[in-house]
Amino acid sequence: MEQRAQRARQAILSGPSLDGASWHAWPPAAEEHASAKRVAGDDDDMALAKRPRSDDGAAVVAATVEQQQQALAAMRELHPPPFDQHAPPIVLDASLPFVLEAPAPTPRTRKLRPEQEKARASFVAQHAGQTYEQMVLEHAYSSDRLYWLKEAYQLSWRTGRWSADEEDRATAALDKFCQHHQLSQAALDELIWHRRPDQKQLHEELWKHIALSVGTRPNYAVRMHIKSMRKDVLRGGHWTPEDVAALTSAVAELGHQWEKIGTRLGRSGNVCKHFWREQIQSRKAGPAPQGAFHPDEEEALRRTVLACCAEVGCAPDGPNLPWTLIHERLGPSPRRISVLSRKWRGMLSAERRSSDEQNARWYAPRDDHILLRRIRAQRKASAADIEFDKLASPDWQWPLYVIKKHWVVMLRKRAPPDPPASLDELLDTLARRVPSADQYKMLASGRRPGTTASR
DNA sequence: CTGCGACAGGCGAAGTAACC
DNA sequence: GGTTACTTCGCCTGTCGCAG
Repeated sequence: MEQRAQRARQAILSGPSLDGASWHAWPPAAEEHASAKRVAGDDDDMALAKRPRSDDGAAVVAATVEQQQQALAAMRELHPPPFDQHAPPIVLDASLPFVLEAPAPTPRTRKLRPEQEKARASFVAQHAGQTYEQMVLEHAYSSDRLYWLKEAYQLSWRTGRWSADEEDRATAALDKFCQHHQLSQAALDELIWHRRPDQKQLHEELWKHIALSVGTRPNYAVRMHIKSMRKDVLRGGHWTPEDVAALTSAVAELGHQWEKIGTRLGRSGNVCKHFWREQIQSRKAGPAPQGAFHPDEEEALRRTVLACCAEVGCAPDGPNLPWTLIHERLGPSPRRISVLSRKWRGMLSAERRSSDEQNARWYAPRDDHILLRRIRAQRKASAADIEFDKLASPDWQWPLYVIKKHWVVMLRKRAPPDPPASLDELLDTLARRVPSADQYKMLASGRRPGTTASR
């Protein structure tokens, strides 16, 4: 059971792009679905026995099964069976639905009030025995509830930027939903932004349908993304003085109702809020210094970050630093919060590199070869598949942009005009063309000769 | 003079927490 | 369930200093 759960989580994390052929067979035939359910149930008698069960549990289960069958029938109508009936089984559904093991206690990162703790425990208990799909994909739980489930059942899903594949599936699902319900784009916007009371069910069905079609993100994340996608179509880009004036007057009139302000300005609420905070509010105290950080400024930043972190009890090299507080404490004309945050990460990174016997600067002969070896170790079919964010490690920690930049430079300088078809051949060619250390002159600054970067 | 590395700035997407 | 606040990160561009 645990292996199946692991496989399922892996499938969620790696996403359908790793197994595109089988993915497109979604949804499964009802028989497979039902049989998977039965198997999951058989496997998990022990887990089921541990679960709290109400007196009329059997009736509830029967009603739930009936509801699920109805939902499945509706879903099958929306997603007709795949054209190729001989397609390989779906990775996700070969493992799902599964009944999760009893939750392992994990350290909580935040304290809840007693009534919140009670609500959390009850919410988590209600979901015992449910499938990953039911917990993550079908319901639009808001972030706090989703966090409770994630913590209690060790759930995981894809985060970060949406891949083109995910975007395509979301768009296709939206189109399909509109076709199925004969909705125009305007009607769809109406449903998304200003649904009528009688559209509640349709509204839920919409997000469920898209989340199941995307498959790799929680219903809630899907909802947020689709909304931002459709809203940002309105307008983005450069802020003119007129835009800034309009924003200022809108904030004066509406306060921090960013959704309304965004609607008025034709931009997303998030963008208006961010621009306001970064560009206008943070500069009330005066013009921010431009250009490189002065050593005194770096020292002041270091002192302030350490003091504020000690005050609120967080690690200065950890996540979620109190930047608003740091920004406030830094004095009359600080730089913008995003600049300070990025500068601090850069300082930490440079510090780690210099203390770990790693070059403070990229040393082409050695670091180029290390980069090539690490890319090769990923065993990708093409350069487009390289996962640059997974190349760094504690003993070779370069910022992502540095790694990407050196890859691009290497390609430009060393790749043949007609690059070979396979990534392996390209890597071979590059490795032959990157000179050895002896052929290079030592870089003038920042390098420590004789370090042992075997990686 | 040119190429390159480093890094700040601009803009925006996304995740998490908290609140209503 | 919906919104806001806060934080982090990605991508692109421009600028500056240094070495060849």
